[in-house]
Amino acid sequence: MLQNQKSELTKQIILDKSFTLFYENGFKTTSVDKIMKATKLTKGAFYHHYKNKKELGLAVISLKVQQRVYNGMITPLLQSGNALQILESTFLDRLKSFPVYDKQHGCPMNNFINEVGDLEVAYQLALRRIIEDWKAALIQLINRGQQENTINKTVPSNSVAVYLISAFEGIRGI
Amino acid sequence: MLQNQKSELTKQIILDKSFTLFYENGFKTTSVDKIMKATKLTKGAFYHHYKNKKELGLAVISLKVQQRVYNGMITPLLQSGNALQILESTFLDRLKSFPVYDKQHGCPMNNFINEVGDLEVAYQLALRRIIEDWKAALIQLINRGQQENTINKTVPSNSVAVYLISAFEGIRGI
DNA sequence: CTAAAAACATACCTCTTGGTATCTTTTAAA
DNA sequence: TTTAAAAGATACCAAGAGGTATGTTTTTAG
Repeated sequence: MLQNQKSELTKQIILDKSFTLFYENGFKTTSVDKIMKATKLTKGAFYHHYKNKKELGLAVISLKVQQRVYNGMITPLLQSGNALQILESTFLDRLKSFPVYDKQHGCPMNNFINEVGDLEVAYQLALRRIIEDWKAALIQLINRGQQENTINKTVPSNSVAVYLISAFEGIRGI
Repeated sequence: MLQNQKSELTKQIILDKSFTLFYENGFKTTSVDKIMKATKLTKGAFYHHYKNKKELGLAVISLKVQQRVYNGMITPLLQSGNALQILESTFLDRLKSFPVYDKQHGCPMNNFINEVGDLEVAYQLALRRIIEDWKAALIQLINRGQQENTINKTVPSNSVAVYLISAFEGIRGI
């Protein structure tokens, strides 16, 4: 197997397993040992590809968590069509789409925020960026709807965006 | 000092410090050593009063966290007066009352749910009970408002209660 | 005043943690 | 085919975790 292919593959395997274990058991309680046991590889492999656990955490956030939010909640907002309908269906479809597994474990992003968000500045920034992107997409859609007269022009798009995100995450959490 | 007074006092000191440290740094990352260092007492004192860390966690939830939710969000609902106004002011007053400290660290109950909620059944139950009490108080108030014609009779009180809790916790978290 | 029990302190044990050092194997380049 | 570098495995370490055993001090009861 090609070296860089192999390298990319194992990095991906570590990343995927990490995301799953972080999601199921939390970041702090998931040790590097546990992750590597799950990948059938060893610690040597891990520390060859990642500098430390913190770097892995950041990689999981920016490569796995971010993707999830984009796929589920941001990209769908960018469709053309009735803005209000898109807004509604995006949120409802997402909530309806969660299997039991996801309902039990809450929102990966929110879990990260609650667990490591106020511990390391680097995590804060990475997570904040995701929310900012989400918020920006929501504001853009609301503004579009207001211009096209499908959304009430008096509502403050910024506040609504923040509220929608908060409420969604709350529902996911509770 | 009287023995049972002394005993109660140190138990309270441990409880208070634990709550603060759990709130600021999380349950898992706060070790018994750290707690006892903060109380200026020793491990021997801790394990004299508490069986183990799990028992402490349960005590913090049922004696500190629960009290907080009751004082801030449940008891205010039981006042007499316009139901809708009570509902509105309870939520708004609470959100406005939080100092920076509380905004930074989120909701203690929600933090517990996210961190240890799906780990130990005992925690699940203790936390679920708080939410159930909160929900019941909300439903009761909404029902009263509907009977007194201050709240729209067509809204489903149960769903609204769940939604209010979810949204509130989401806003607290984000 | 004395003896037992409760409150608290000290020392230690085992297990897990993140991380390092070093060794072997695999791949790439000459 | 040799050699260097990358990938991965093995062994280890110091620090911190929860918890126990046993000591000392303080309070209570007789």
